[in-house]
Amino acid sequence: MAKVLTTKEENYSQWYNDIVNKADMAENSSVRGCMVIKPYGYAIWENMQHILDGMFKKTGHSNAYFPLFIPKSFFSKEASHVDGFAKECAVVTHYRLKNSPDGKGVIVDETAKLEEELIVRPTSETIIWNTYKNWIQSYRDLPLLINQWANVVRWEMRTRLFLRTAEFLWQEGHTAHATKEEAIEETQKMINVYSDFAENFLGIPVIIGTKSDSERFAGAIDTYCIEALMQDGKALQAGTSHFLGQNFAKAFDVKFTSKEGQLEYVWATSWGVSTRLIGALIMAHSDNNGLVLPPKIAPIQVVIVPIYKTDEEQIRVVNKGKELKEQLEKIGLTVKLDDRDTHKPGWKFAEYELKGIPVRIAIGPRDIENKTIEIARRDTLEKISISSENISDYVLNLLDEIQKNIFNKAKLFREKSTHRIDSYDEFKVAIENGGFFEAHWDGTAETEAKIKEETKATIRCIPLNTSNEEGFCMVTGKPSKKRVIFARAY
RNA sequence: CGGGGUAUAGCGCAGUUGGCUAGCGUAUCUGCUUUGGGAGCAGAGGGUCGCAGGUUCGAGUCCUGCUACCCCGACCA
Repeated sequence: MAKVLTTKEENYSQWYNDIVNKADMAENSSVRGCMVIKPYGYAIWENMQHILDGMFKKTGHSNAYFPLFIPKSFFSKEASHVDGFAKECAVVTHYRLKNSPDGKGVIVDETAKLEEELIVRPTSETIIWNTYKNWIQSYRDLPLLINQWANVVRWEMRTRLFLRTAEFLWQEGHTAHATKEEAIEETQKMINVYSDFAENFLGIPVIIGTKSDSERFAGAIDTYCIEALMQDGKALQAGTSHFLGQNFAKAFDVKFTSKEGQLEYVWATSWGVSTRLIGALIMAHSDNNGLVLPPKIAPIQVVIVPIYKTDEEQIRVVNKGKELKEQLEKIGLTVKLDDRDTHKPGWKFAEYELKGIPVRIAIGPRDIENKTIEIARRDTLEKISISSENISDYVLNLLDEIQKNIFNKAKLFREKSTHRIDSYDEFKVAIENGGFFEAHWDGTAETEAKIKEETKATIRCIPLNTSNEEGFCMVTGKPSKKRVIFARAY
């Protein structure tokens, strides 16, 4: 087979770029830092949206839409929030263009300056809480459980397709609650939804935890996150859920009258996942033959490739393919029959491997003679010939097995790459090979900064579901209540 | 914003001390043969050589300025 991909071993970043490109998911646009998501990549995003949206609805949330532009003054209302985003905001200053005097194109009309500049949203807390002020008066208005699917802009210095782009797509949930307990419960509920989604649909094992002070979302009291490990040993934050306390309620003066008749500030949460998950999906599972998609997220689950020589064979084989497609669609699968005569079977095999389609079925004249089909699975690249009778159940089981296998493989990799470590000297050496490191930390920002400075590793999270094993900070020797996860991160 | 690099066909690249009609691979189109792992042969189309100046009989090649992109740092979901 002709080599079209850089291998992971040769150059991991190039391998990633090659997959995005060859699987036809996205490309760089002529706008600096902004990508074009191509149909196949967008179809993956649509599947993610569909599944997540169902999960949000099931947990009582409704969708709404808030403006792309946010008045500059809104941003200064919550101090730490400004600090967090000020350095990466796109700002709209004018609202009109005019013809250039030299006749060459258009220029900004300086007379059309905005009274107040507008910020292209890097996230929507401010505009949303400004709006919630009008929506919330009484405890009867709570909880308010809203989600929006939107694009946001963060003016990044260096960008990579899906992982970090100036504009990206995401969903952001923004909820308002009467009590602190209820808001914390919501924050945790949503990080669990994300974890469920990542593990059971994307097949990516994640660690749920909270962020340290320095990694926390600008304006949050607590940031919960799910952290995943990529195949190069680097960590990737796959989703976050924030307990915002009353910070935004106070900044935007959102109060409600409680059952007891008291005027109180509202408690808030926000949570989001982005198109970055597509990057996670690629880096968690794919191999040197291309993308590997878990069946539950794959835009096409089964592809059928007819093989023939003569016109007569073509008709017979394609008809058989159509029959098979209908049969599989009847049990709810998404199936593509590639009956294009413009490409050869070998070309198609390679193509669908690059695109990560979980199951490929080939039917040729020999199969029709023998009443068989050839079935190949993408995760293991195994190919077997089976009877064409009753294949629905076989395919259904196979997809299920592939889904599980992809997850298990990723989980095994993570287990192999997770190390308990107590010596900072050993840590400095071991971090070079990547992976998660469970280590004791004294809880101070200074120690965290020192580690980051010296090793480029950061605290990915303080995991929730682990035992509170006491110990001593690997750097300072001061007491520590539990181990935290260190890694180099995307 | 610092340091380095690149800019020639859709994509990837070559182009010598300045030289005549700017080339190769791949992709595209046509035809024939092919089709169970990215087919072969024959032919065809496709270029303001990043932009603007300059030197020269002559510039893809030399000089000056600009712009864009890539890599490495600081910053980040």
